[in-house]
Parts: sequence; C-alpha cells; structure tokens
Amino acid sequence: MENRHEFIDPYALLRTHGMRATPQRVAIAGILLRRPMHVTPQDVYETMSKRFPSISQNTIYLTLAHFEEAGLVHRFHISGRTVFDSNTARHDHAYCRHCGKVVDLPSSDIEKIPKQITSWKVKSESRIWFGLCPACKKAGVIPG
Amino acid sequence: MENRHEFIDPYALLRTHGMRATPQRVAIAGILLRRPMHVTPQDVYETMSKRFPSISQNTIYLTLAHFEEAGLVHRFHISGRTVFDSNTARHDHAYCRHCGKVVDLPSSDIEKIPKQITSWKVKSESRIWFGLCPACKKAGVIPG
DNA sequence: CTTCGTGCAAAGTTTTTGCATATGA
DNA sequence: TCATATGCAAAAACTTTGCACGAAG
Repeated sequence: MENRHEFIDPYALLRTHGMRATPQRVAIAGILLRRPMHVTPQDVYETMSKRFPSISQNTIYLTLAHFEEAGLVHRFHISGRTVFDSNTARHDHAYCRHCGKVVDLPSSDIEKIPKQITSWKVKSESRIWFGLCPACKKAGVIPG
Repeated sequence: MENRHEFIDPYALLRTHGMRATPQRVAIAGILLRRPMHVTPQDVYETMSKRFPSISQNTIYLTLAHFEEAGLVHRFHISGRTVFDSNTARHDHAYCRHCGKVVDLPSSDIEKIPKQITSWKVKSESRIWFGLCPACKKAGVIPG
C-alpha cells in the first residue's frame, strides 16, 4: 500500500484515512499490505474466511471499494477479472494466460497522448503484456 | 473483419474459414463486418434478437468464440467487459469511462519487451487510455 | 448516541455447460 | 447422411442491493 514495503500499522493507516478500524478491515488491510500485491475480491474473501468464517462478500466488496476511494489501492482488470493492486504507483503489468500470475513492470516511457484523443480528458493509461510465465512456458502449456 | 472496409460476403467469408454458414452466423458476421467494430456479446445478442427472436446466448458465445479462433475477430477486455473487435491489426484503444465508447488508436511504438519478462513467452500486448470522450467531457460528467 | 460497518439473503449480470433437436454441406 | 449448430434450460461465477443488527468513535 502506497508502495511502502516496511511495516505499517493497518489500524493507524485506516484511521489516518478516515476509515473506521474494524477487525475485518484491519485484517483486509493486512492482506493488502503484503505481497503478493495483486488480489481478486475472491482471493480476499477466501483468505478472510479462514479468520472470519461468517464474513460476507458484501463486506469484502464494500471494503475494497472504500480502500480504492481512499487511494490505498488501485483497481484494474485483466482478462475479465477484477484485480486490486496495492502498488499505487504508475506501472505496467505482465499477465500469465495460463496460471493468472501478475507481475509489476516499470511503466513504459511516458509518451504523449495520441493525437486522436487530444480532445478527450485522459485520466489514466494501462499497458499489459500477455504470455506465459517461465513456469508455464517450461511446462509446455498451450493456453487458449 | 480483417481490416477490410469494403464489402465482404459474410457467407463466403465463413466458408473460406471452414465454418458452416448458418443464417445466424451470416447475420453475426454481418454485424461484425461493419462499424462500430467493438461489440460485447450482449450487444450482439440484442441486435440478433430482433431478427432471430429465439436465438440463444449459447449461440452468440459459441459463434464469437469460433470467429475468434478463426482469427476473424479479437477478444479483449476493458473495465471488466468482454469486447470483440473486428479490427485484428495490432492497435491501441481509448475507452470512455462514462459512456463506454471505444476508439481505435494506432499502436504505440513497438518497444522491446521489458527485461523483467524476457524469460516469458510473450504473446501479445495491450494498451488502453482511459478518460472521458469529448461528449462526456463537455457534459461535465464526473465518472467513478 | 449516532453513524457507519457487517452479515444475511436475495437478485442481477455475464458466461458456461449439457443435451435433444434441427440443419448445412 | 452425419458432423455440427442451435435452442432451451439450468448452473456457475461474480457483483450488487436492501435491510436490520451491531459496533466504533
């Protein structure tokens, strides 16, 4: 979160962003504070269910949306899946078509906005490389 | 389809790609042959339903998958939606966060594959610019 | 005490699957 | 004829919504 890899107290982080620090949120923040930094809502739900067996999907989605709004995570989409990324700095991604692994890459050189959309209000840009990660490549997997 | 803007006989196109030319497929090919070139499965379903009231989602999905496999269209994802693109040449996209409009852009300069993924088998790359199209920008819309 | 978060349950979307019938080549 | 497409129906996966209770501040 916020690209800090050192320890951050989830409770304090929530409070400084004006969010109530419930046990569920502290736990979700704890997940997002560590690597891997790319999780789907389902990933979070499964992890959280171990510690909070009665937690609801609703709580996961609402909490992730709050975190996003507070700027603590970024939401993006790869291959139809929603992914939350605790690395909020501008960067590109590589995505393994077989195992779904996501890897951060430095952002491409900033290029000027294409002339076709100079009349747009451009907010962001995303670049994704698709392929097979070394493990899946080695396994000879032939993805769809 | 195949970046041809001139008229192409959907029937012949299907046959030359080894696909049976059913009325449904001919009609779907007809949709994809014209602009706008970006459609979701739901778009296709709604359009097709007018002419084939009993057509099923199943047929839409299977047909689009066949077209994709034949190389007649490309499938990609923007903001969590599946989009089929009849422009199969390499290119980038701009996406309006408010109205969902998709615009083709020339592809970015081909850059060398990032060194972090030189051990991957890279298959493709996608770049999307997000923002507000001129109409939505003018309307003062403030998207999420 | 008051607001906000949570759990529960239901519904909405999108996509996939299974199978019997229909049809193009 | 016969492999393949289609329609129908159900299921699966993901996400959103509404509401009453409970907990944080």
